Order: sequence, then structure tokens, then C-alpha cells
Amino acid sequence: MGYLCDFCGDQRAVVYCRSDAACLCLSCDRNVHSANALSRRHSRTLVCERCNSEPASVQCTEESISLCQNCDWLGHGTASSSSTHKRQTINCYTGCPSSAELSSIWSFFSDIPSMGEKCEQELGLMSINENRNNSTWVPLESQNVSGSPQVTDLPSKDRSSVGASSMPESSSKPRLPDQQPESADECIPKLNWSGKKSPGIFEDDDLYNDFNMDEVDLELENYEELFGMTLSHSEDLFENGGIDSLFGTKEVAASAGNSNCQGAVAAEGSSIGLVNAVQPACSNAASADSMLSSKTEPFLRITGRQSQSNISFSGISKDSSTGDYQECGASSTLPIGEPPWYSPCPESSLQYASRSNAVMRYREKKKARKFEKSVRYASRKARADIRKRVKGRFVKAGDVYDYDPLSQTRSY
DNA sequence: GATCAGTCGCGTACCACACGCCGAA
DNA sequence: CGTTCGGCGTGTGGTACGCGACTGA
Repeated sequence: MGYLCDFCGDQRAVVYCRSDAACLCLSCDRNVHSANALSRRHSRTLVCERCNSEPASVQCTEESISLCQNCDWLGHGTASSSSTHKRQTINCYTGCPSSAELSSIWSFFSDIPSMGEKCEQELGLMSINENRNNSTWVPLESQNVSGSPQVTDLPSKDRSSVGASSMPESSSKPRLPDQQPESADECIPKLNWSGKKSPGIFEDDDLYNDFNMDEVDLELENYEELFGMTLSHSEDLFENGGIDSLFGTKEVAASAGNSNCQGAVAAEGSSIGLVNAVQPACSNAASADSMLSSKTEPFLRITGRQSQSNISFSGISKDSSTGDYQECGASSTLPIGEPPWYSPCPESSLQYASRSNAVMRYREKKKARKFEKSVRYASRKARADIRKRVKGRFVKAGDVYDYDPLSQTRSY
């Protein structure tokens, strides 16, 4: 039994919605995402059956288990025999596809009894008839580097698909279930995508507009993670030496997260990576946000050592399941299974353990984060809740008030 | 391109007072 | 050392206001 649905808390969570950052059962997934046109645009995928907290990116056909990139990397990335397991890419979908439709895009879907059968029954109770027109699924082309849904090897560092989440010019378009890739090349991410908007590509494309809508959520999250991490969480990465592989120096990372950053963030000649960061001016977070949402300009580009890394913070965020890595401030352009703190010396088991520790520490810290206001003293809150006010200000007991939280009436 | 007015969103100050904290007895 | 007392600072929520960003003329 996996984790329970974040919505109903009853059924087993099956799909992961990044826009909502929630794990949902299929029933709630359809209920929630059939609410309106915007929610239907949320891109979802299966939830990792190992960590139960991250969107799955591949399905291990040998183990019949869906895995996020991290779990996939941990489980298959070593020199163990499992590294030869065949894995099938798990595509994202939007809209409210039926279980049968999900089975059509995920051939293994019916192989998961707790998913297919049970939820099929639940889905049958719902009356959503907009599946045909509004359901799309997006190939995680970053995982489809070979143009084949079958993945047998973890991406190597040398794999130039690091630009995967950079917008491949045409392959990024959501594809209807019965659509086939126009060519094998379509699935190959374009390297060093410049971020320039190609005229005509995105125009008059409702499907793609839908996809863009979903990107907004992702980009917001990326923004939070990117700048939040560089300010507060970078310490963790620094401690583990991981951020060095991203920014090279602390100063670079700090300046990248500076809300008052003006002009380019650039640094070169770092100990590990050569950073060519180009970032448009941003005077505040809002600007940074809009900047990240921009589809016309790349805002950060990091060229790694030699040919191993070429990380592009393009502002174009594909709904790839690089999840945790993105959240660590790394672009989704990172190759599959390669955390941002990817060591240039993967042969070292010690460093591998260090990376694992880094991942664990980051996740723990991430979970500990709470952005909502916390009430330290419930008794004071209870008093404030019933205290009378005038224009929002507390008034002396007995004075004339215009707002009474208890009666919700005005005294005059 | 520069300027101005209007709009929007976000952050913060303000209020009273019960309560937590801390030093003194 | 443990308990009690008194004083002081803190925190609580809804609203108004200021400021910066954005947009259109």
C-alpha cells in the first residue's frame, strides 16, 4: 500500500500533479482536474512507487514499478545487475483521460492492478465527457533521447541531452494519443536551444497554449526553488559541494539569488564549472518571476567542464520529471538521473554516498520548510479572533467598534 | 523613446491586551 | 534550590496605506 491520496486521503495515490504538488488517486485526479479549463491543463504523471513523493519518469519493466529519476538513478545507476533493467518512459498527460486512455499511453498501466482496475471502477462513476478534446500527454522527450520509449541505460554525463528541457522546437508540442512522432528526430532534444522564439511555431496552437499554461506553474515553482534555494538552501548544497558543480563559487550563486540583481550574473574560471551566466536585469522577485516565465530569452546558461555539462536555465520549463533536481536549483535540462551535484567522479562510492546524503538532507530540509504563517500561541490567536476591531485595528474593550468577529456585525 | 496618469499587487504599520518570559525577592 | 511575584515585551488578525511595477495613452 502506497501513500494515500492527498485529496481524499483514502485511496492510494497514483498520479502526481506538479502544478498542485499533490499525489492523487485517479478518482480525485479527475475530479480535481475536471473542475475547470485551467486545472485540466495541469500536467500529471505517475507517482514514484518507491519514494511516493516524486513524479515518476520511467517504468521499470523488470520490476513493474514506476520510478522517479532519483529512485531510478539510485536503483539502476549503480553497477548492479539492476542497471540493465529495461525501463519505459512515462509520459505526462493533461486533461481527464479515462483509464483506458491512460492504458493506451502507458502500456504498463493495466499491469498495475491497484491502479488500473480499482480506479477504472471509480472512474466509471464519474461523468466527464471532455476527455477527447482536452486530454493530451506530453512525452518527456528528455527521457526519450533515443527516440524510443525503451530506455536501457541511464544517461551518461556525456549525453548531450542536458538541454532536454530546453524547448525542442517542435517536439515539445503535446501530442494526441493517436499521434505518432513525426520523426525520430522529433524526440531528440535540441542542444543549446537559444530560447529564441521561432516564428510560427507557437502560434495558433491551442494544444501548445495549454501546455504553456501548465508551464507557468512549473516555472513559478522553479523560481521559488531556484531563488529560494540559492539563498537558503544553497548552504546545504555548499556543504556537500554540490552547488559547486552548478555555480562554481558561492558568490555566483548568491548573486544569482540576489533580488536586486542587475544585469548579468557571470563568473568564469570556477574550480569545477565554467559559468557563463547571462541573466536579464531583475529588480525584484516579480521581475524575476516574469523573467522566468519568459519564453523568449534564456536567462541563465551554465557551461560545464569540458563537454560533460551544458546546463541551460532557459526559462522554458518542460514538464519533465526532473523534479527533485529542478527543485535543487538545477535546470530541468539536466540529464536524466543526474542530480545537480553529480560528481565528475561517479566511480567513487564515497561520493555516491555523499550524494545520497545530500539528496536526503535536501529533502528533509525541504519538507521542514513551511511557508504558511505559523501561530506560536494558539491562545493569542483565539483572543485575536474574537477581539473587536475598528478598521482592522484592535479597540479597547467597551469602545465603539465597527467589526465584531463573533457577530460579524457593525456597531453603527 | 520619454512622460504621465491610472491600476494593481504586495508588504507593512497599526491597534489592544492576554500571555510568556525573566529577573528579583 | 525551588517558588512566587511583578514588570516588560511579544504576538495575534483585519484593514488602511504606501510603494513599486506595470500598462495604456
